[in-house]
Amino acid sequence: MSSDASELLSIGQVAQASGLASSAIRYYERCGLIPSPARVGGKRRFETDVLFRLEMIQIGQEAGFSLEEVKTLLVGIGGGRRGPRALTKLAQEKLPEVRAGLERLKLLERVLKAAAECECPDLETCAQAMRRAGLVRSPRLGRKGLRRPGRRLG
Amino acid sequence: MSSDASELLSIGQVAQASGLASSAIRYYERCGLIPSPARVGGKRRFETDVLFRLEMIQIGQEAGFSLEEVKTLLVGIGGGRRGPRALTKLAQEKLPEVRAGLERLKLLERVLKAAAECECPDLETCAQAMRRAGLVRSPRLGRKGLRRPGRRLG
DNA sequence: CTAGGACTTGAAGTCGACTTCAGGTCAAGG
DNA sequence: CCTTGACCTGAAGTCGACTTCAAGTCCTAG
Repeated sequence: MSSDASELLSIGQVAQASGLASSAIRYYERCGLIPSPARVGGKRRFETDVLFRLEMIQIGQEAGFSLEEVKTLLVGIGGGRRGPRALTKLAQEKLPEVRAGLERLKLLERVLKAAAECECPDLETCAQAMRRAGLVRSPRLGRKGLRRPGRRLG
Repeated sequence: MSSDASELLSIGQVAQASGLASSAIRYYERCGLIPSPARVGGKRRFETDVLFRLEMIQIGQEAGFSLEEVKTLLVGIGGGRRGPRALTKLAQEKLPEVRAGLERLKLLERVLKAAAECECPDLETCAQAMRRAGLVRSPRLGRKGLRRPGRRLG
């Protein structure tokens, strides 16, 4: 009565519009990244705002966040009734991480530029040049470096 | 005779210096990301330049490249005898990808900043605001979007 | 000689992010 | 009515990047 069914999207339409596979959308639902939509005759009917959410998921993911991280980012968006302040806070918490990612990529860009222009006869010379340029750290053989134990990327 | 053994590193030392687990280093060797080092009494003895290589692997990986991609980048470095020109070319080919990654992250940064300052009462309003700001694309429901089929980010 | 620690190998296990599969449901069209 | 196509569910499979395990080797110290 209140809202028109023509505003609601099938999973196929959402898949088409977002560029994701339907299986991925169902998976995101299971993981709680998008709210479980209403069913009509057993089939999902999505409100259009799910597309915005999916776009956020894709951006966050391509930027190197895990789905779990993206999820913590998204709980702020329309997740609770507590208004946009929750998102505000989370976004502020995430910004440093994003900026760290940016720094890593900028470093890689500089390294690649250096490599692209490099005239070094061998690897060791090249490494030394990059160390002099501050692009890579010098190896410290004697010290116990900060080991990140559960290092999972990928 | 020619080179001093004190210049060569055990896998433990390499692990320590690089911050990687020995198992990861062996894995990289199996995958061809680092050359298979000489063995002394069955044990690996690495030349110090492997550290530079490992650093490159870590940078590339944290920047979002798969090991396979990092590998294509690294074949240029000290891989062949053909001098640094191979690397030059590869680095130049990779730069656009890195820059695309940078753009994505910058987009995420802008989205997060917008979200952090957002006063929107609900998700749809927020989505509209971001669309107006050009931060996210408008959904095109009727068109067949460019579907990337084998989308694996991991 | 024996024990210890660092290392070796190959095989198997894990984790995230999905995809694929098998078997069933629903609504529309002929 | 029956078929077709889009959709449903739960379970299992896959892929990359490792880690963990089991069983064995090498070198040094006591």
